[in-house]
Amino acid sequence: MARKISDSTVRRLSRYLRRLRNLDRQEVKVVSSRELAESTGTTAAQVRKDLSHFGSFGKRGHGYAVPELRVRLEEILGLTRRWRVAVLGVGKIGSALLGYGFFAQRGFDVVAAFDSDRTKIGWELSGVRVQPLSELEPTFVDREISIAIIATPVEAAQEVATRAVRAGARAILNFAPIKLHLSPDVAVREMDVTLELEGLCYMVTAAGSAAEDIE
Amino acid sequence: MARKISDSTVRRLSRYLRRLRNLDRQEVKVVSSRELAESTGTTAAQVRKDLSHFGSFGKRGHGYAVPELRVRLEEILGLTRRWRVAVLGVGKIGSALLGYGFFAQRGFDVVAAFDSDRTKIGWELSGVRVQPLSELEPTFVDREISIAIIATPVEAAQEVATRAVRAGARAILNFAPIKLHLSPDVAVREMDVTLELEGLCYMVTAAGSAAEDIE
DNA sequence: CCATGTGAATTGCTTCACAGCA
DNA sequence: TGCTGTGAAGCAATTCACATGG
Repeated sequence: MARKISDSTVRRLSRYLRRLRNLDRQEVKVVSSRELAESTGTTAAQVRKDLSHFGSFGKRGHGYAVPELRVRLEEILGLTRRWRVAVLGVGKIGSALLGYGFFAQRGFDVVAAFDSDRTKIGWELSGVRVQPLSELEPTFVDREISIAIIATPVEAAQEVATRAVRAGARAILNFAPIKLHLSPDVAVREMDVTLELEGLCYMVTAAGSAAEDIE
Repeated sequence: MARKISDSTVRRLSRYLRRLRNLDRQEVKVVSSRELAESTGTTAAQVRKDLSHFGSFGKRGHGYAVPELRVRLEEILGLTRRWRVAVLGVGKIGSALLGYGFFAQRGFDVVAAFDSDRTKIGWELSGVRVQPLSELEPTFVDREISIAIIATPVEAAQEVATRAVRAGARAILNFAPIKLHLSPDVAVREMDVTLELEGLCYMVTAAGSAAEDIE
């Protein structure tokens, strides 16, 4: 299991899990690689290959047992424990995230929120008190926070990320539109709505000009 | 230029553009592939290869002229026009998006918002009036909306997406945790915070067990 | 008989290394 | 000389096709 698993494989595993949780709730007992592929946007061979990196969980001629595969994927992804998360920056995105009740269901406990704006400090959003950024380091240590969600303006993002990592964060989810420079052993994922919208524009535009080529 | 450009290339182009806009604002005139790579998280060779798919924009021995390259990338990505966008679902995420002032700066005009909740209808958020879902089709046609942002609960996502496409949407940005089934000529991108967090958990967990292997 | 699991074949992406040009 | 542009090489990911076993 020491083999390097690619980012795209991990993304697919997470999608399989999302689907398996639904099937499990509907009490579906068995699923085939073909069905799982169909409902996650990939191919049956890809599903089997992805899973085969971690063992063989299916029954030949039959399919995969939904609850078992679900648990195995949760183990693989590291979701059999709870994770403590802090939100850095309580603007539009930050407060939307604090109000998003699904995190707790999925094993993520938002246990702290920070902002530099004095008027916001002391607010309580969804049971989390907004603290000043000066309290970042002791709070990360005390509450053993391992994931920081960066939702600050872009100017502040690099600094708060660096501080979060120094205070013990092992992973960063970055909503600010900037490439963060951090030690390579810190896991980073970027979420940028504008970037995704631009990707859509390219696809629509390119599809249009490809059509012209045919005429 | 008819060659198929991969999704990861398009993502990188968008990151280059993000950086170029910053450099341009700071009145930096020239940038090398190495500098662009450094500030977007890739390699110099990758930058040059990506750009070479569309022409040759640099001066050998010198670098790329920032304003020119910026404009070329905007043309390539289809950002020299404005795009009309609708937000479907005005919950936490939907209203955060409506309040996000950067869209207009980047060429995206949010011209409509819809919700099924009667108490929300008629609200005005950032100058956009919330309409009932029954008005989706005529509004998409009238206002020539080409991009729909799905921010509904997961149960409603497939239906509103299908309706948006039938009413003329060419692209979908999907915040609901579900794979949408739509005609293959519709561009779709998914944004799922939980999926990204799970990816981070895998990376942190896998890094930990890899370290054990070495001991 | 049916769907998994998996080497082999293929496709596609990234990196290399250097020719070409300001 | 310095950095771009680009074929060729190398590597990684996906798809194929079939042996395997419930």
